[in-house]
Amino acid sequence: MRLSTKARYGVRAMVRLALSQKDGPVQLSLIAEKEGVSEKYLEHLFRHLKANGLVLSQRGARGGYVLARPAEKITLYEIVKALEGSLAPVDCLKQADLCERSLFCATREIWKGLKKKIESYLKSKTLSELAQEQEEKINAPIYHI
Amino acid sequence: MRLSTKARYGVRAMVRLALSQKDGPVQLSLIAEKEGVSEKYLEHLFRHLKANGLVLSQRGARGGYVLARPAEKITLYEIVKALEGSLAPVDCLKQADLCERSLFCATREIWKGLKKKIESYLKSKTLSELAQEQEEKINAPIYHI
DNA sequence: TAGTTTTCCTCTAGATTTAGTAGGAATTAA
DNA sequence: TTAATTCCTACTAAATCTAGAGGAAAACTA
Ligand code: FES
Ligand code: FES
Repeated sequence: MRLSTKARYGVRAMVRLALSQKDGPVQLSLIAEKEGVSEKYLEHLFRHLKANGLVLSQRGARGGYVLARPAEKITLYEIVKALEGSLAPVDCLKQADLCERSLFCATREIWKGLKKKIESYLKSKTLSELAQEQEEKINAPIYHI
Repeated sequence: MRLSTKARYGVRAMVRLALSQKDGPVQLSLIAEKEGVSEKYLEHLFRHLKANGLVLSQRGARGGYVLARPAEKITLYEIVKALEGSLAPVDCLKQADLCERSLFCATREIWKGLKKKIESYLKSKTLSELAQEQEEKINAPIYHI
């Protein structure tokens, strides 16, 4: 039940992008430095993000990435799905023939319900909410001594 | 975000056990045959199930497994957790130092919320509910021609 | 007691997925 | 033209998953 680091880093990168894009396109090198991830790895993530219509890119000098939509219109669900592929706990949800006797399998209904819960939670969270919370954390951190 | 086959088969095996244990301990060979899983693989699963106090075992001839508690008192959460280890979407929930700057990471709160959603859903489903639904599926199947 | 059944334990191994890295081509701004 | 930056393809090392082999230990049966 674990998310890949793609999703983990990808969401963080999107938050960073939301916070940084006021002055035009953001370079991966900047995000890489701020998040402590290699630029090469970010390239992979942003390929998926772009392919799923979440970011726009500008090549060449002074290029970079910007959000394809306002952050309020981007949900966590879209980001995670773009990076993770699918949120189904079991493959037989999409492809029923992966389990023989799937028509008579009661557990399949459970996994279907679980998938719905996960999706509805992630759909309820927008990137702008997350970006705002992140900003508050930076400005008013709680120090644990 | 996928469950391992351990969890998938394990839950099915527990349902089968709940349905079959009226006449005493159930042998793995029976479950293996009914569920189309190798007996050797089931041994692994039941080791975890037993270690987590979900089943009791009886060795030797006419031995087998029974539920450690009535099926109404066993939740899906317990079964999945026994087999999967943890339901946390990211490791830094348990071990904060896996991510540097985790104190200032807004996404961590999101994953914490997601974990809660997953757990509360699985806690709301008992093995007896599932076993009953499975029985109904067998008795009144819908045939897709 | 001897024989059979069944769980229990350790070890091994192939397959798959994950998490990156390398190297360079294409594009754009200055 | 030069420098910056995304884009593309391929590759690889490591981790994890999914088992399977072989036999020890326990308990029932006769
Ligand atoms: S149909 Fe896939 S687990 Fe039952
Ligand atoms: S603290 Fe682990 S993802 Fe942010």
